[in-house]
Amino acid sequence: MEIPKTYNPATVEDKWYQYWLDKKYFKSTPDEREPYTIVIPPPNVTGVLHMGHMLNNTIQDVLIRRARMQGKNACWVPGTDHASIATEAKVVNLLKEKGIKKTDLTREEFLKYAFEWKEKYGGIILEQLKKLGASCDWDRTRFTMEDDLSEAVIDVFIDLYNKGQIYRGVRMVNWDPAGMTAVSDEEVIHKETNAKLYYVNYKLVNEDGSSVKENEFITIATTRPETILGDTAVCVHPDDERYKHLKGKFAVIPFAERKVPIIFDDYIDIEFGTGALKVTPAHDINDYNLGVKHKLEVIDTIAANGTMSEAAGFYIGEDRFAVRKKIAKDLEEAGHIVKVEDIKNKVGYSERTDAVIEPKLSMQWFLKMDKISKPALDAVLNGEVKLIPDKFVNTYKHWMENVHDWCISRQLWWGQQIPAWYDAKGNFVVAKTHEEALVKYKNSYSDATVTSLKQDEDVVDTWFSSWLWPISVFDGFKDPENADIKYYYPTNDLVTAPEILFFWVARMIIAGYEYRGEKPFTNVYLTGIVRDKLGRKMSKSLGNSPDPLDLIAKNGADAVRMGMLLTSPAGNDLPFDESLIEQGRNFNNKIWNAFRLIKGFEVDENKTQPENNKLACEWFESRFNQQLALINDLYSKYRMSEVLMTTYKLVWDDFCAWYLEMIKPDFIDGKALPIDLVTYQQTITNFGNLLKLLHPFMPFITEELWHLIEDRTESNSIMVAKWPVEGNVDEAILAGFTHASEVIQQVRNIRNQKGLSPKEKLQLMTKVDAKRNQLFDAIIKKSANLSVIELVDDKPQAALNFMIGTIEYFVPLAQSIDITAEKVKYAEELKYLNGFLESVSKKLGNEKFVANAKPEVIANERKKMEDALTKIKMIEEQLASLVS
RNA sequence: GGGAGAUUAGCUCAGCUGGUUCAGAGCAUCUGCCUUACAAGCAGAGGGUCACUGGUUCGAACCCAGUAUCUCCCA
Repeated sequence: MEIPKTYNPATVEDKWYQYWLDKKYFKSTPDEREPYTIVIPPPNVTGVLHMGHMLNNTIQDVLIRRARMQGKNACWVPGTDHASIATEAKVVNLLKEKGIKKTDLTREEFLKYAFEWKEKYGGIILEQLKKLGASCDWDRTRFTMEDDLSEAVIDVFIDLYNKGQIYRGVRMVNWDPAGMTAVSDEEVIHKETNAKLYYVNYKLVNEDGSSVKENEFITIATTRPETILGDTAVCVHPDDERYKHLKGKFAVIPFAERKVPIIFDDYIDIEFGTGALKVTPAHDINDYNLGVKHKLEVIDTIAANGTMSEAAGFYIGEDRFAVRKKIAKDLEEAGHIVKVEDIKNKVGYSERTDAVIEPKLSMQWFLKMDKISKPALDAVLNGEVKLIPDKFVNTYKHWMENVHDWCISRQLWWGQQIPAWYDAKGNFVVAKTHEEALVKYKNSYSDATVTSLKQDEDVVDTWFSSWLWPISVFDGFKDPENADIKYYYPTNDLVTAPEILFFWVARMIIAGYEYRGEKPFTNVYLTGIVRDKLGRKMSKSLGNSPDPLDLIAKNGADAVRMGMLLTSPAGNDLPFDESLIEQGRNFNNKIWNAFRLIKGFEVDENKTQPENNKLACEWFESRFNQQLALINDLYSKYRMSEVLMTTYKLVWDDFCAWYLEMIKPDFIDGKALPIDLVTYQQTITNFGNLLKLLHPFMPFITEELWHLIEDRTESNSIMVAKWPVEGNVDEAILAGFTHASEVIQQVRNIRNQKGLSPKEKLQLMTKVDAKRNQLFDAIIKKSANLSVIELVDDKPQAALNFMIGTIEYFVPLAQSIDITAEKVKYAEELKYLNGFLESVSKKLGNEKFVANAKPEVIANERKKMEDALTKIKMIEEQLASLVS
């Protein structure tokens, strides 16, 4: 049967994936072997595969497949998280299309819709991972909102609350007055807008309210005059000479006639406006922080729907933007306005309603981070948990040393509802169920009249469930002593993006030490971000990301995997280009054709192995072992793209370009001669070993060829084959080959320059007394197509020459020698060598160098000098002979 | 504003504790080839003031200082 010239991935990939599933090769259960475990960074359950996932999961699959081949009990746990904000937004939009408003639903009704939606569309991404070849143990698939995992989240909340680590506090949130909900920072779009900067005079008074001086004012600048009624201080820079005399003085808020202190803080930008800032802690995050620092009063003057609140005292019930115009006019009339400037500033808009975001204070739940994060900081600093690349250790340290308390509540329904229960007065207890809450409540407040409590409306942050992931996927909370958690935990490697080093990784380490007394993983491999050619992050909204499944359909998963990993060292962004995948596809084809060649060999079992085939086999064995050692070392350093490149070159250059060419039988009368059995079998073995090295990167084609190259039993899969063992490296053979390949290249170069056909046999001569390695002469003859390698006493007349090291070679080619050109060439070489000699001599003549440099460095310089002298002598002779 | 990192060939990156014949790889480029596995290929070649300016050193892509540009994180 004719084997097609190109490899067609489409026909093989699904077949082998199903085969692996059927054979349960992905499955892991605890046994006596060493475990190797990875938990997947759970993608958003409603998400679809994007290029970042491809990169991330390919790396995980490479690691897990290699570990499996190394005989470890490899376990890759898949799953998804519930992504509360993203998913809730999607569900809300979907309901809107059906004409249903979230506010019309009860929590239970809403969650029912959400779960229906999750059942229908959720987990698509896991199916997509299968197309990529991901060898996850699918029986272990988990979801952060399934019952057991949710229970763990609630238990941890209660536990931390009881330990005094969780508290309620006020925090500034991005409030969407149109949507009547808080939104995350990611959902706020900042736009540059035209605004007015109002300069407003506030009267200055002493503490007792008496005037400082007749009509003395301080002028503040603001873009939001409607918030004046909520001002509780005026702030200036401590170094600002204009205001130094105001220490201990007060300003009076117009209309409200409230007396507020003048405070001093170097937060202030002296250059902006008048250098005096009105401070409104309720309506600006920076002002809020100033307020906390200086213990200022907080007056919330804007209601949830964006109108002025009772607390404002004026304009009550009117919209904030209408009030802005109104108050400006009123201030003007009252003589408070000094001037009005046009400026540009950035204003946040809600992604969902396009309303201007109102910073708003609200009650939130927090986790104290100072103490609980300490072991996680130490673990990374002392190397117990390694970050790869280690440049992230600094960033991690900086963050962990300046860690803020974690706001864990979200004003959403999709997620684990906070287990806090309130009475009508706002007293609360934290408990798992309503019954428990009532018991606790009665103990705490001894109020027997209360018979029902209301549970907190909010849910916890999604990260508050995913930080437990490495423990909860093994049911380490439900059953802390179960066989899985004891066997698989701590896991080995975590592969994720640097963007979530703090959101997720640091917190998992924290949870690991808090709940298992142990790290959750040993190595954290931080991938880069996949960008487009213009350097932009690939995203759905930009539409600049190719659909990974299209890429797979077009080029095959192996080619895509290889393309992703080719130029992607840890921590470096990956500027993605489809040509990378093309390279992967070409490589697949190269391997496929190597297989075609080998498969086409006719074997003669009676033929004895020729010497040069034996040598070729010996050389390849050494070369393979040498590169295998390098590959293993690169793996240990997580230098994945270098592993791939090393393997790529081993296959393409060493195996295909050199080894196969060495052993490829000659053609006589249009027919290929048969190959001897020993070489054939060794070639099959070599090919199989290369397939093994390739398998983690290219699982499909390697499995296909594993079965095509040899007859194998049905259960003999490369997926579970043993990773090759490092063997002997014969340095002499490697050196002999290096020399030979250089000779061959030079001869080919001469052919190219002189326009000689590769079919035309040439003679090669070298001096009889040259101390050259002759081991590969037969191979040189074959690969350079020589009639003879002749040893001569003197250099031949009219020959082209070249040097490998200090050994001279000649190719007699009287008719095509251009004497003038040769002379120029030699003169140039001589010039360089003399210069080189001079610099080496100077070095060796330098007493300080001889005194300070290491002996081997000096010896090497001496060798360089000697070699240069030898070469100069040879070239001079050559030049002399040209004259004649 | 604070912090971290980067800058080496057209592109993407290696270059370990400063010292191996004037810095390596892959891709791209150029030249010649449809040579009986592969034109998704073969053979060969060209291409770099290691961002800039100083300093340390016998010796600097590598160490130090400054400058410029870029990226990321936090506020």
